[in-house]
Amino acid sequence: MEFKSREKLLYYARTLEGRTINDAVNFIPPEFISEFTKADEAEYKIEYKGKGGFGDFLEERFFHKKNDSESRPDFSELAIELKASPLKKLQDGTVTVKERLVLNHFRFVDIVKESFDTSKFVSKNAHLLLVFYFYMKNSVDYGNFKIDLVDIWDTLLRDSKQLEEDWNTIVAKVRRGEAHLLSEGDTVLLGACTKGGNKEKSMQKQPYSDIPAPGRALCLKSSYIKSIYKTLAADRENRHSEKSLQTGKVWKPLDVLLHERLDRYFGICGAKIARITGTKFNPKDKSRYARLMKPMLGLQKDENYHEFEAGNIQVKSVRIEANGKVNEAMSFRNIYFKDIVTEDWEDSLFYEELTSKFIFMFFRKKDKDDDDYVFDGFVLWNMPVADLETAQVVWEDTRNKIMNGDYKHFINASKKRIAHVRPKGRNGASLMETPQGTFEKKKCFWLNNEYIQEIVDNRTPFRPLVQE
DNA sequence: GCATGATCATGC
DNA sequence: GCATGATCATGC
Repeated sequence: MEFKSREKLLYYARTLEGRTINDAVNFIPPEFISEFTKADEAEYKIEYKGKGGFGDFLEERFFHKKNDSESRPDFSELAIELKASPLKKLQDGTVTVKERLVLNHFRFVDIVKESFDTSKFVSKNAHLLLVFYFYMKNSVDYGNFKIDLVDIWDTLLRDSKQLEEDWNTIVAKVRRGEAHLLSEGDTVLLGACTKGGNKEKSMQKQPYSDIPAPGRALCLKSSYIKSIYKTLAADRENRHSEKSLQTGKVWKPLDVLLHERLDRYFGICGAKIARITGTKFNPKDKSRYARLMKPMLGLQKDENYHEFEAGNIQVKSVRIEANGKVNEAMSFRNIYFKDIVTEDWEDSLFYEELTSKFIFMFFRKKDKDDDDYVFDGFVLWNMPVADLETAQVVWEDTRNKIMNGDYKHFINASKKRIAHVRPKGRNGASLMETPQGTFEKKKCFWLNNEYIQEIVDNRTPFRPLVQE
C-alpha cells in the first residue's frame, strides 16, 4: 500500500489508536479500502514470531507491506520508516516504553566507509512512524495487542546535532579498532547495542583490529525513546490546537555549554551560590548541594535542557573532603521488587541509569574546619564497559535473590564490586511490596564511594575556559 | 575507621 | 504521600 502524503499515512495509521489491529481493520476510512487487494493477502506470512513478531504482523496485516529488510525506508515514497515500540505499565500505573528502539543492524567494515550525511542511519531513519503498543508477555496473538499511540517523529529535525555527534562517536571508535569496546554509555541519544543473544555466534570481524567484536545495531537509547513517547503523549492532548513553533535554539556541544554556565561558580561556596541564584540553602537539607545544580545550570525548576532530559543525562553532586576523600556512596532510584524480576539486565532501570552520560559536579571542603563546600568543577563521564559488566553481576545477583525471596543477603559495599545494595527510604517503616506478596524495606543500588573516589582521583584539574 | 542501616528536607 | 538525592549515626 502506498500513500500520497504523510498526512494521509498518519490519518490511516491513527485508525490503530486505542484499538487492536483486529479491531482497526473494521474502522478503516472507506477511501483507503480499495488501496489493497486480496492478492496482497495471499502473500502474507502465516506465522509471526520472535522479537519482531508484532512489527511484522503490523506491517503486513495493517499496512499491507511485505516484510523486507531493505535499506530503504518502509514508506520509501515519503521517506518514512515504520517502527513498533512496546509499552509497559509500572507498578504505580505509569505507562512507559519497555525497551530501546532497535534500528538497523550494521557491519563494522561498512559503516567506517560512511559519513553521517551519507549514512544508512540517516537515509532510513530520518522520519519514523511510531506505533506504541501494549506488549503481552509470552503471547503471539499480535492482532489483539492494544495500540496506545501513533505519530510521526522527525528524528533529524529534532535532534540532528546530538545524533550526529553520537553517530560520529560510534564510528570513530570502530575506526580506532575499538569496536569490541563499544558501549551504550558512550553516547547520549543514539546507541550501539549488541545484536543476537548468543554472543559467540554474533562475533564479527572489525576492519582496524584483529579482535572479534559482538555484532551491533544502532538504536534509540531507552531513555530517548521514553522521552519521545512522553513528548508525543503530551502532544496528543492538544492535537487539535495550534502546534508550537520550533524555538530554533542554537545547539552547542555539552562540555562547551557546561563551561559557559558553570565556570562562574568555580571556587565559590554553597551558601554564596545559593544567594547568587536565589535558592534555598538549609544546612539541615542533605540534598542542599544537589539542589544548587539546576539553578547553576540555568534551569527553571520544571525545565529540562532538552539533551539532559532526552539523553537521560544524570547530574550528580559529589562532596570531596578537605583530605581529598569521598566519604559517601552514590544512590540511584529505588528497586521496584515486583518490576525487577520481570526485567533483563539490558531493559533494567539500573542499566539505563548506568549507561547514561554523567555530569559529576564536585563540591570540595577547603579546610577541615569549614562547614561549607566550594564548587570544584565538573566532569562528563560514562561508565567503561568492563565496569558495566561488573555492575551486571551485582544486578543479576540482586534480581535472583529477590526472585527467591531472599532480602537479607544482597551484595554489600565490602564486596568491592563497584556497586552495592542498601536501604533507601523515609525511615524503617518505608516498605515496598515484593513479588512474594510480602513487604520489605525499600532499597536501591549504590555506587561504592571507593569507585567515585577513583573518578575523583583520575580527573584532570578543572580549568575554567577562557571567555573571549 | 568505615561499612551498614537509618533517616532527612524538599518538591511535585 | 512518596520519590529524589542525598548525609547521618551507629556499632563492629
